Amino acid sequence: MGTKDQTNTGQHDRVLDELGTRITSGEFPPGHTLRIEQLETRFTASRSVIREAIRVLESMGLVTSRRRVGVTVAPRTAWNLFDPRLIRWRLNGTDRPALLLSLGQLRHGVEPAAAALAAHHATPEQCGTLTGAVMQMAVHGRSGDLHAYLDADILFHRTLLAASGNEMLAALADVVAEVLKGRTGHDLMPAHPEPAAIRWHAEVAQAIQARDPHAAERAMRDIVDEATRATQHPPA
Amino acid sequence: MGTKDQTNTGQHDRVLDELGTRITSGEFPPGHTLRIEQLETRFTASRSVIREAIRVLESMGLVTSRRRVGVTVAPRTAWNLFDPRLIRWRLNGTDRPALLLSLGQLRHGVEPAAAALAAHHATPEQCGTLTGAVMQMAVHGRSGDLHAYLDADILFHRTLLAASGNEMLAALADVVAEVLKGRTGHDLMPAHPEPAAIRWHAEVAQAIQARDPHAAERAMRDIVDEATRATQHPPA
DNA sequence: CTCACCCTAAAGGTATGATTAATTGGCCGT
DNA sequence: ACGGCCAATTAATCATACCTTTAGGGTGAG
Repeated sequence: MGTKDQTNTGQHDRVLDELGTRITSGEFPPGHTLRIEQLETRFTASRSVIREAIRVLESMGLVTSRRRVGVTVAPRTAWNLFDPRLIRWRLNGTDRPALLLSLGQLRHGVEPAAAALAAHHATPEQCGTLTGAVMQMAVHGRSGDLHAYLDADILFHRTLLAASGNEMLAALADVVAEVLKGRTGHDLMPAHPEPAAIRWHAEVAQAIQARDPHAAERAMRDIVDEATRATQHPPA
Repeated sequence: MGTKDQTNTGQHDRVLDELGTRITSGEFPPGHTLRIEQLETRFTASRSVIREAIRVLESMGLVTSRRRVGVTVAPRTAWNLFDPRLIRWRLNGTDRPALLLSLGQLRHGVEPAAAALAAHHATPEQCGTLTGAVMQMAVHGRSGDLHAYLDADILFHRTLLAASGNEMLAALADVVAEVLKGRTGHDLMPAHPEPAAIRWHAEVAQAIQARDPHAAERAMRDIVDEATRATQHPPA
């Protein structure tokens, strides 16, 4: 004891965030080994707290813990890159551009497939949400309100992934949302969004309502490809 | 040695596996709350062990822990479905068919895209590994050694995903491997694998070596579609 | 009768002592 | 002189005692 905590609840989360950030940023490179006693003093926390954080990092594949050796930072190939916490740490770090490219290519594969499935499984409510989101995008795209545009864009993609009826695809909604947010937040968007993008969104919504999987898939592919292209070649 | 060592020396992993299985199987349904003291006696383990397991489950989104109330099982929408451990638990549970369908649809989107990227980025070593894996599949497919066939199949897909040059796609290798293992381990494979599957694998390897993204993508799509179809209509 | 405040105990969170396993280095046998 | 085996050391792992928070009921004033 002795040290007064400035944060009442969340010793564990504090240490976990700190460690995760240090590791993903490269301050603790793969192969480097840490001793838990050293971490106790570094973060002024007890072994329980450190150990629980280490256990979580281990479950993410970030580190491996071996007796008599210490906690070793694992090679990047062992990392569980789909963990939302890990994605957040990396989006705040230096390899943000590379990560956005990787996520764009992932979307290229996933979202058209989800659109095709949604053409089969979407409920009337979901169709309504999709068309509503497109209208919001059109309105705020013309007025230049990028924040409202972003919200509608996120709603559109989240609804579409949920409408696929596939829980794994639906689970990717948070990842896609992070990508969209990252694009707007780092000035990778023009002052007025590409009119073609809005048109493609409308095409997807229409195709899904018309139960046309092929058209939905193709239009969605156009959306994602344009988005990835725009991310790689910023307008500014 | 087919499956990864699950019997690692450690109380922690045992408790984690037990709890994860119970939760995913529905024995502890969402909304149900557990007390740590109760779990201590149930698993004859100490508080630290239980707590560390709980912390890992919490990081997977399976449970939330609140003071004075206990550990509450989270709704399924909060679960981090891409965690390999969670996938393994669910593949051993009752909703295995539905999960295999979801994963098949995911592969349908992801693996063809990875094949197309691999046609651009694959190194000569990776091309060699791919063709080698195909040869192993042909040999063991004819001899009926399903275990060796499985290893070669996993190696093929893992190498292809790595060759895409995209870390997110490469990270899905464990997921795909779990699907393939699950298929063989639960007698969803015929005694001799589909000859067409082996031919398509060979086509993918050839197309990648020839730097033909479109052909690679199409052949890979054939592979995944056949695999999903086969898992939905078991031969037995 | 209702509401607000406080007070208690129940349960998770934290800190530290005890245990076990694995690496290192020295010693003995060949 | 070289290689394998044993023990001493070290750091993770396990166990337990203590602290902090908060749900939920009880009490008193309005």
